[in-house]
Amino acid sequence: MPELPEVETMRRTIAGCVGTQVAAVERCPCPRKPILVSPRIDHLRRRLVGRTIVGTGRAGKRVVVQFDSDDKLVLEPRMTGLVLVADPPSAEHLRLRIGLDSGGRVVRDGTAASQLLYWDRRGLGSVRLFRPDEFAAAFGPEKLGPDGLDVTGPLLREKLGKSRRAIKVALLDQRAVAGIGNIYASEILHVVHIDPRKRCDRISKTDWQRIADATLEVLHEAIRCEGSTLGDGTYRNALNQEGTYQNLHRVYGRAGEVCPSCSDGEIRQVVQAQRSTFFCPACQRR
DNA sequence: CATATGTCCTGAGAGC
DNA sequence: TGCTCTCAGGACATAT
Repeated sequence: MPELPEVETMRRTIAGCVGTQVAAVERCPCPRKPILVSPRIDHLRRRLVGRTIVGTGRAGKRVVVQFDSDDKLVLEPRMTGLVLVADPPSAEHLRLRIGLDSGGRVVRDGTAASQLLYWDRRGLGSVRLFRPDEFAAAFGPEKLGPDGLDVTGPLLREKLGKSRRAIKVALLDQRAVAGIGNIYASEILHVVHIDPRKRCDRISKTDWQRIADATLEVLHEAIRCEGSTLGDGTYRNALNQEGTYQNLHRVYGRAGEVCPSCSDGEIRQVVQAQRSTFFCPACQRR
């Protein structure tokens, strides 16, 4: 479940790859159904080998690696994918390896960036290379809303103010805001004491502002903690280390516990749009 | 048009 | 113990 904070953490951890050159690109022998890699591996290799990484970025919940050819490699972890520079959690689910030539330079933590790996247990993710026009078409403002770290009250109100959907469901809409996923949607709404089932078109102007403020606050704090590693331990940063924001979760995964805010209610778990939502019925109001 | 639902995939954990 | 079943929620396709 890498969401914005987890993907941003991955991005920051691979920043040391900037300046390195691609020496090899190989699909890893994985006995399972192969993940989506495009273009096909020989074409991908032809377009990447010898190219220099000139930057890293993020498109919502995707890691973007920029090359001197102006091509962009988009790594999309979806549920269980990881972008790594260190050894992966298991060899079994390694999907793609990009060998890097760092020219003897030393990067973050004294680790030479010698490889960029894509690992994915469930294999719902993908690795795709885009030319600039293709990238713009796939991830432009038509497809992806403003980034979660750039959200403002007026922007949220403009995008969602007339929607009849429940606010928690709407916050997961990547065309409205890019990067918020199931964990942080519940967390954000608990901060502002708004019921996740409240309809967007019944949310006041000042509450949109409060939601925007809470979004920034929660996302920045989660990035500071390098994301949330849940009980299954799947999410790791690019050095294969756990995040710590799960320890600060107010409601997510805490059904039955006392509300950390009002100490008056018990955290409830409900299902909205086929996904679990966690909230405090006592202090989050419709 | 807006919104809702089904689909992909694997492994952990529940329940018998 | 060992099996079967359900669930986890990313994005997108299809349905309403």
